[in-house]
Amino acid sequence: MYNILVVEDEKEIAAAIEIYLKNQNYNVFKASNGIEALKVFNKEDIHLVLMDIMMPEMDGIQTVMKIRENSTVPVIFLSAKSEDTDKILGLNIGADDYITKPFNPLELLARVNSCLRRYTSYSNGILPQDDVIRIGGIELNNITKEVLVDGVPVKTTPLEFKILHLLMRNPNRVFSIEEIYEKVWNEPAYNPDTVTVHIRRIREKIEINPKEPKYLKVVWGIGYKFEG
Amino acid sequence: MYNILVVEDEKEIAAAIEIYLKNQNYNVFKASNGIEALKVFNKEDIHLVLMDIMMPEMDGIQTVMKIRENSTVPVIFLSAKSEDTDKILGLNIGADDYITKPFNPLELLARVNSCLRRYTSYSNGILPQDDVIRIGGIELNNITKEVLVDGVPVKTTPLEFKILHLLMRNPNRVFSIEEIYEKVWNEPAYNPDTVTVHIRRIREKIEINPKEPKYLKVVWGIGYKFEG
DNA sequence: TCTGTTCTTAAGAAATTTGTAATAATTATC
DNA sequence: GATAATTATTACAAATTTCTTAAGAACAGA
Repeated sequence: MYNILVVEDEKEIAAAIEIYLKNQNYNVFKASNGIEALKVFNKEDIHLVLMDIMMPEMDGIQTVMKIRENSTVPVIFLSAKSEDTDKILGLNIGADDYITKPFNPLELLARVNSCLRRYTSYSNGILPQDDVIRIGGIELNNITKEVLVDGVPVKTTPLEFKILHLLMRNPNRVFSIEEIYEKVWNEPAYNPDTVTVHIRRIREKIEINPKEPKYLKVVWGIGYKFEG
Repeated sequence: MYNILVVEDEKEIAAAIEIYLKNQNYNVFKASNGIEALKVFNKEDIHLVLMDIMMPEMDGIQTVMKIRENSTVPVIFLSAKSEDTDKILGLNIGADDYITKPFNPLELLARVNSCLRRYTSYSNGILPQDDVIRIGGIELNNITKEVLVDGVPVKTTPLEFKILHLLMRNPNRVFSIEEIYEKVWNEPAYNPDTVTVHIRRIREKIEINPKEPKYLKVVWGIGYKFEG
């Protein structure tokens, strides 16, 4: 059972899409703007996003760029504009397909099916983008969920892996404790200690001398970063 | 450097496409009909196929069906017909995208790039030969459905075999319990216990010491993998 | 239908991970 | 140097995930 997030501000269209998708046994989540979409996306395990381009506040392309910061979920754009430039813009930020309104519901379904098929078949469901990150002596493999320190495998817990992945995907960027909490736990931060403790545990595993970390550094009063 | 096969009977269009693709540093192979296309495809290591639908003799859809018999190479259809039914037909036999003529060359390139981006993990889009897989002391024969452990045949049930096959085809890749369920049973997962129990039974058959598995390892909180 | 095999379900045990809270150490500011 | 704020460390309790076992349901072949 696949979860599809429909981001569309026009209620009627959203409702229509929902009906078609539910008929095909897809789970549907709805959002009427970009901010809402990000919230749902971070909370649920979404397999595909249907995204309207024209929306109030944060538009579809901005929203997809946000999503792309830490996900390679397939995205299909919906738009009333049919100019080629828009299409290209959409595809180059990592959209997987593009449908112009008004659209034939059967075509919509066919494209959704086609898109999901690509991502679930055995051989090609893997996206190369950030599957393997190597910075300094640390290598993180998102497929095998392995972390190598100078070539030596190190066991990490799921949360440790997620935190390390977040930081290594954005080397040198400083994340506040709250930011880490929100991105990794997908819920509002309330106890900074939790993150601190996990950071310490990660350091113990990847740093030669955890007291003087070479990679996972603190930026006083601001947060943590992975230096690379 | 990617190899793209352009199958198009109209010489002018083929030539135009060739120019665009070569500009982007793609290798281009051309074929003007389905039979020719299959010959080139079998000979060269093709990474993507641009296929015209309307062609003399064997049409584009038939050709792709032939290709699909032993390859999952990405295919983008080109067509003068813009009726929705054709689009759907194209997508459902395993095409990855669909462009109607006349098309904007930039859009064509954007779609080619988008399509290739996801296929780079297996360079030629062809499923790795998986008739016989040998990893460590375990040999799995997909034709005779036999499993050898250090040369000694071991009886496995159909489901056990499928699970083992999935994991061994993707050594070191971690599959979540749900993923295993969906891929092996071909239906949405609902009871993780089932998978767990099968994993245990497989371990009993292939591991020297099932309590400390050498091959079929758990990645805590994430899933299982076949280590090799 | 009978029989033997395979598969699913369930429940408790075991193992591992995660959160908490108390205390120590460090850094910045005055 | 004293003080306040921030981060580090530690140990243990709680929560979560996986393992194991066994019973019976479903299935296939004779």
